[in-house]
Amino acid sequence: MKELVDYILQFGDLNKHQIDFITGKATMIELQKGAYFSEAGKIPTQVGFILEGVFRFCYYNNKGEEITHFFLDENNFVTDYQKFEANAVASEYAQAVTDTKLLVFSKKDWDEILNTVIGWDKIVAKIYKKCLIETIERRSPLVSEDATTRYLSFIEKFPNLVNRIPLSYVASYLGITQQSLSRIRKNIR
Amino acid sequence: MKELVDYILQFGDLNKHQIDFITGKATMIELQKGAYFSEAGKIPTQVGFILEGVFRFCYYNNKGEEITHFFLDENNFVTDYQKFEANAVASEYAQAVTDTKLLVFSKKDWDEILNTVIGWDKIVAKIYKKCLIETIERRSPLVSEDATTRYLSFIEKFPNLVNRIPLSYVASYLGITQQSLSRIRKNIR
DNA sequence: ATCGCTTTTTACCAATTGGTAAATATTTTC
DNA sequence: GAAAATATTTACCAATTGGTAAAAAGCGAT
Repeated sequence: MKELVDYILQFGDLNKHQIDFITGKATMIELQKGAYFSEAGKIPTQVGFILEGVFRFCYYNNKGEEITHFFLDENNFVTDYQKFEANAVASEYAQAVTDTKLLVFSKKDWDEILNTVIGWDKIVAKIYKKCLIETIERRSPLVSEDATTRYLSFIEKFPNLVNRIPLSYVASYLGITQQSLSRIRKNIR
Repeated sequence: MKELVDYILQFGDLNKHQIDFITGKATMIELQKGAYFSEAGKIPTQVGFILEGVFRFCYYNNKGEEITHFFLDENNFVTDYQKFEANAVASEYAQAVTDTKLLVFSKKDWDEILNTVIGWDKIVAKIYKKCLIETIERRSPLVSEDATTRYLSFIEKFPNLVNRIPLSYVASYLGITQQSLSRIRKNIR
């Protein structure tokens, strides 16, 4: 629980009562590698805070290829927040890439926190904004660089991820085939 | 002014007094093609609402190449809002790609609106969030598609932009050279 | 240890994209 | 309108990346 509290308090102040109220709503769950936290076509019913493990968001392009949109690791919220907030169907899958442990909030509890804890909406908005900006900053350089540069900046940005996730996911994140990525790895060493 | 008011009211309700207060702070300015609205290394001092014309945000990568990050056209706010909000130096240039006409708010006036008009902060947050999400949705497909597909989806998403902006900007937006884009255009017709 | 399954590597060749340079078209300026 | 500046197209060849297929390596279950 400490991880969650520390994370939240980076974005705003809350008193002990408020913190207890929030953490009282959280449930610890575990998901096995490959399991989906939320799925495209379904309305996300939970927000999760990652304690252990890695998730990826992925979708399918018009050729039917599976594209990894981004990765999330420890101390991040995992959800399509826009869709969760609006009770709308998600367009992407959130899949556990490793065995994972997380704290989850149901939509009902989350709304109750929003209606109870003054300032919670602002904290959530800040967190969400930060996540969006990070996504842009991580994805944008991928457009204008060659594949080797993209891979190098990937392992720079996610040094603790590269050994935990399949090469094929990294390749689809970088927009190349896994064969190309394998070749790039070989050339680097 | 009507364009600005219509745009704002999409995101929340305001009464006539509030609207007058906000529009009273706006100044109309014109920028010539090529002029910068804000520059990397400088603290953005204004927010602008585009009435006419197109802007692009661009930066330089580590090879010194100029990369067009995204385009903005009519009825959008032009600013690095995160940096504007925080009085921090911008990391990108906001450049007029055509002659442009816009309504601008100074930082001082903008803060005054925030402190005066109840609900303005929420409207701004919504607008900003929408812009961030749009940026992600437009940029993400650029990573995993080939150059022709990227160009086709660009002209689909920005049908009214393609004839107004130089090919070289589009090329750097798509992450290819202008020669490649020229060749792609030729193959398409 | 062995089998079956998945992941990663390698190889071959085709297709795409980049680099450089020059030719053509278009726009600006006087 | 002519000259200058800028933007776009074309061409050539090199480098990168993709497609397909097969081999090798890693992993889990029995």
